[in-house]
Formats: sequence, C-alpha cells, structure tokens
Amino acid sequence: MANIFDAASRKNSVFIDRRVFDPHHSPSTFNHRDSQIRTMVMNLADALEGHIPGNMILYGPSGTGKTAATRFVAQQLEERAQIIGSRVYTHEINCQHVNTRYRVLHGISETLRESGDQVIPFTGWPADRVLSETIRRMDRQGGVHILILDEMDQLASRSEDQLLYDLTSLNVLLKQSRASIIGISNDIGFTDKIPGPIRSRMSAEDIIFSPYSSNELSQILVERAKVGLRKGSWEEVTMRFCADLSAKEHGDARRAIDLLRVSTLRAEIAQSETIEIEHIQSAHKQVEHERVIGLLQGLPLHQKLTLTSIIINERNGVLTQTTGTIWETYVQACNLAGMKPLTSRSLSSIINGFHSASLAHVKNVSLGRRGRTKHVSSLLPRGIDAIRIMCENNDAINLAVNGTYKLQRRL
DNA sequence: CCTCCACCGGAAAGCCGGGTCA
DNA sequence: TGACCCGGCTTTCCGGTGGAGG
Repeated sequence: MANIFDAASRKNSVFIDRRVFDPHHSPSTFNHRDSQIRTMVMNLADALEGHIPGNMILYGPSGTGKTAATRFVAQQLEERAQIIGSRVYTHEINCQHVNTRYRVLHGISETLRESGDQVIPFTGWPADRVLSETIRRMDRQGGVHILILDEMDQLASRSEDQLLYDLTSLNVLLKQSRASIIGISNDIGFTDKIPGPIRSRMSAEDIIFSPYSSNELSQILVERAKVGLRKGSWEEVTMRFCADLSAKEHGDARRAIDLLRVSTLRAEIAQSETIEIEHIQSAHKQVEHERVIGLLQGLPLHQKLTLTSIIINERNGVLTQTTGTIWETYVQACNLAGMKPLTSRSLSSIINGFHSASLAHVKNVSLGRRGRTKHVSSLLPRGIDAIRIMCENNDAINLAVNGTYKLQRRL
C-alpha cells in the first residue's frame, strides 16, 4: 500500500544541505567585505595583547553582511585567542528585543553567570544594581570583553542614553578586565541622536556596509548553491535572475538567499529536477505575500483599525488621503466598534510606522494655505484581502469595518 | 513679502501591568 | 503588604513649518 509520505520522499531532493539557507548560518569564508573585515581585524588585534581595542560602529542597510561579518571576525578572534592563550570574550546582544538599559546589562551579565551566582530577574532590580553585578562578573572573568550591540539604533531613545554612558565608562570602572564596543546599525543617522558628550567618549570608528550589487549577490548565491544544492539542479543564469530581482528591490543578501530557498522548495513541489525562472518568480510572489500577511496578523488593534480606515477610504474612491481624512474614518470606525479612539498624534505615529513597514506609501506635503499633512496610499500587494486577514478572530474590527462600509455607502 | 493653515514630531509625563524586596 | 522599579503605550504640550493665497 502506498504511504502518504512517499511523495514527500527526500531521496531526489534538490537540497543537499539546507543549513546553508538558514538565516543564522555563518559561512566559513567571507567574500565581498574585505576592507571592512580588515579594519575590524586591525582594531581587534589589540585585544589579543590585552589592550583595549577601539570602539567601532558598523553602518548599512539590513542584509549587507554587518552581523555576519562581525560574527565571522568574532569567531576568528576567539579561535586565535585560544591558540595563543589570551583571554578574549565576545558578547552579542540583539537590541531589537533587548532594547533597554536593564535588559542589555542583564543580557551581558547572564552570559557571565557561574554556578553560585544569583540569577538576575527579568525585571525588578534597580538598573544600577544590574550594572555593578555585570562589572563584578566581567572583572572576575578578566581579559578583554567585546560587546557586540546588533541593531544598536534601537537603543537611541532618550532613556537609553544612560546605557551608552555606562558602556563607554566601563573601562574606568573595570579593574581586572577591559571592554570594547562594536555597534551595528541600519540607520546611518543614528549617532546624531546620541548626545555629543557620549558620542565623543565613544570615539568609534565608522565602518560602512553598502548594499550588495547584483553581481555580488549572484556570486553569494552561487557559493551557497554549490554547497547546498544538488549538482546539475541549478544554473548560473537562474542565480543571476534571483540576484537581479533582489538587487533591484533591496540588495539584501539574507532575503536573496531566502528567495533561493523558497524557489528550491517550489521546484521540489513541482517535482522538477532543476530550478527554473518560473519557480523563482512564483517564490518571489509567495515571499512577499507571506511577509505582508505576517505583518497584518501581528498588528495591534488600533493599527489594524487605522490600516482598515486607509483601505476603506481607498475603496470609497478618496483620491488623496491625508492624516485628516484617515482620522475621520478611523474615529467613525472606533465609535462603531464601541472603542475610544487614540489621539491624532498617536495616529500620525502609526501612519509613519506603516511607511517603515512598507505597508503604505507616506509622503509629507505642504498644501500652502491648506496646511501641511501627509499623503498616504496603501502598498498592499494585489491578491491580498487585508481586511479579511485583519478581521480574523477580531469582533471589534469586524464590527467597525461592516459599520463603516454601510455608513460610507450612505454618504 | 507676509500670513496662516493643518498638521508635524520631539519631549515629557502619566498610566498600567508586570515584577522584586524587606 | 507597601514601596519601589521596569517598560510599553499613550496623551499632553508646544514650537516648528512649506508654500498657496492675499
């Protein structure tokens, strides 16, 4: 009797090693970022002799290899330190989630916890106490600590200035060890948000990562394909197509690699032995749809109501949407759902958030005597029923959408 | 050239739900 | 059990502003 898993047999899989398509995979060699890596190595070599390496800040859009290059260099540094018997430790903190003074210090401290140490709670302690515990543990370990702050720009709000102050003063407070910072940022203008005194204390060297060109992306994809895909299942020309598509939109290597992964899955589903252009095209569509659907499902209630208002306005033929017209529809929607609307100030921030998430195109415009505002239009891909997705399991939105539709039609 | 609109957006403060600690 | 702390979200306050129209 046929087994239901027969068709899904991996025997003829196009993949031979899926791990190289994992977003966290670090390749054993690192190409196309030679000058950046050289600069990092020059700075960090000091750590091997027990000196304090210069602080560095790596700038560049996402998927330009900042994190991967840093991990690569950090790993090589630790290997080298082990060989020559010098004490160098790297601590990587992703500030996307670990984004407050308390959490960052907590994160560093916990990597240094030994048996017998008190477990620092996720909240509750005064942050100063977490700082002194962190310093105690760093000193106990000794050597040089490299603190890698990934997505550091997420910290640059008022309340986190204190953290940057703490970290740049570490070498004054530490007695038995040394510390140095590698910041990684998507936002090139983020140092401007840091107060001058802290910026000058940090005196970091800037290292710029620009988006990969189509050529570079193509070579990266070929490198991965050589390791991860069965020989004969792919051609350079299809990798080129995949790279061109990615370079045109973002130049993000991570997304390009993921596109190749999904394309390969598409080829497997179609029981094709080779990856064809059409697989890449349909994967491209699928990846974009999944990104948007994920975003929509994860939106908080008022953001859903705001986006719903934008879509309703659009469907009702409002040609140029401004903050004002969205606000009116949004207030109606809230009333119908029996909810208290947020202030227009909050709505304005929500709309800006849609722009960053590429859910809407937002442009500041001046209408002269008629004031300044934003022009807003949704960027949702065709074929996605955004309102239906947002309505799932949400009575408030259902109520607001249906009511607002009826109301608008009557007008 | 000046006014003035309809917002913008930074800063600060408040609220609230989660937590620790003595 | 009350004082205290953290962090996310929100409101409040308010100075700022591009450019059409007078």
